[in-house]
Amino acid sequence: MPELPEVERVRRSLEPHLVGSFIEGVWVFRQDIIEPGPGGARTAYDLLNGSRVAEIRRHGKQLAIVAEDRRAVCVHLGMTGQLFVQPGRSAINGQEHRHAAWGLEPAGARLIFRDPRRFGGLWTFRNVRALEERWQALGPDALAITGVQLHQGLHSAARPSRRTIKAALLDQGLLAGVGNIYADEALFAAHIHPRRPAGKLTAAECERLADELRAVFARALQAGGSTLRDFVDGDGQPGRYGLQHAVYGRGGELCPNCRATLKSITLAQRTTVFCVTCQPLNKRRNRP
DNA sequence: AGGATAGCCTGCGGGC
DNA sequence: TGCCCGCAGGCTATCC
Repeated sequence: MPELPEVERVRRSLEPHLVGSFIEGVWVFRQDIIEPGPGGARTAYDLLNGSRVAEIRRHGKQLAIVAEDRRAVCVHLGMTGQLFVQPGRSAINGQEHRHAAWGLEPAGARLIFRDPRRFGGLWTFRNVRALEERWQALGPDALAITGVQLHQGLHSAARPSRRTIKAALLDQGLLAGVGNIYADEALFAAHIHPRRPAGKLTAAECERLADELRAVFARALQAGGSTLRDFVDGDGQPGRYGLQHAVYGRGGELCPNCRATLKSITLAQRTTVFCVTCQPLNKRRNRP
């Protein structure tokens, strides 16, 4: 399930294939995966046909292919989305949940968007400024989040936020890029109980949490991201970080720190795994 | 209005 | 062996 490190991995692996390439030919096998931005439509033109790719951007979990003439397509991988390059000018069909494809020239290759569960999709923008406005609704990108930014985000409301820190971390409007896997991993590494009220985290705790978010993202990127089932990068390669998860998916197993049994609960409609000993609800006890 | 909840969608694995 | 059910979760819409 692509979160920030996986999406960044896709961005980096696609860059050499896409930047400078011309898009000649667009295939769409499911119209309903495309959502037109303001003034846009679902045409091949909106999907960058006839343009030259200038850059691939990312904010949080969202990718965008930006053309030299400022047209842009935002790609959302959702849960099971894949965006990858298939070499050769092969025939394209909509089998195996391949919903859209682009022809890349002069290399002669196909960029393919595949998404079995269709939680993902494509957003088209005739001017990249409309995309930037959309991205302004998201919080700061989590890859470079600072403790001060995190503290400000959690305390920006008039009253201190009562929701849990786990729910807050998953809120893309507050912080862009964190999903269920890395929320649990960072909270564990920062020794913060997932049920702590977000508005009551101290500046020092926010600093620690921001440090661990950046650290866990850096380690995941190094390993090529987490692949649980579907994730592949732009070259079709899976990631290896899943093997290093300390708590995610390990409910009932032993805590790698203290050997206590990891607890699995449901929080903000998400399975949440943590260590009751290393992540005390009362922050004054058992501080590392 | 902030926060919780339902629904979208497919594949897979456990249980019988 | 095969079927059914539960579960995985990013995001939007809707409700309270």
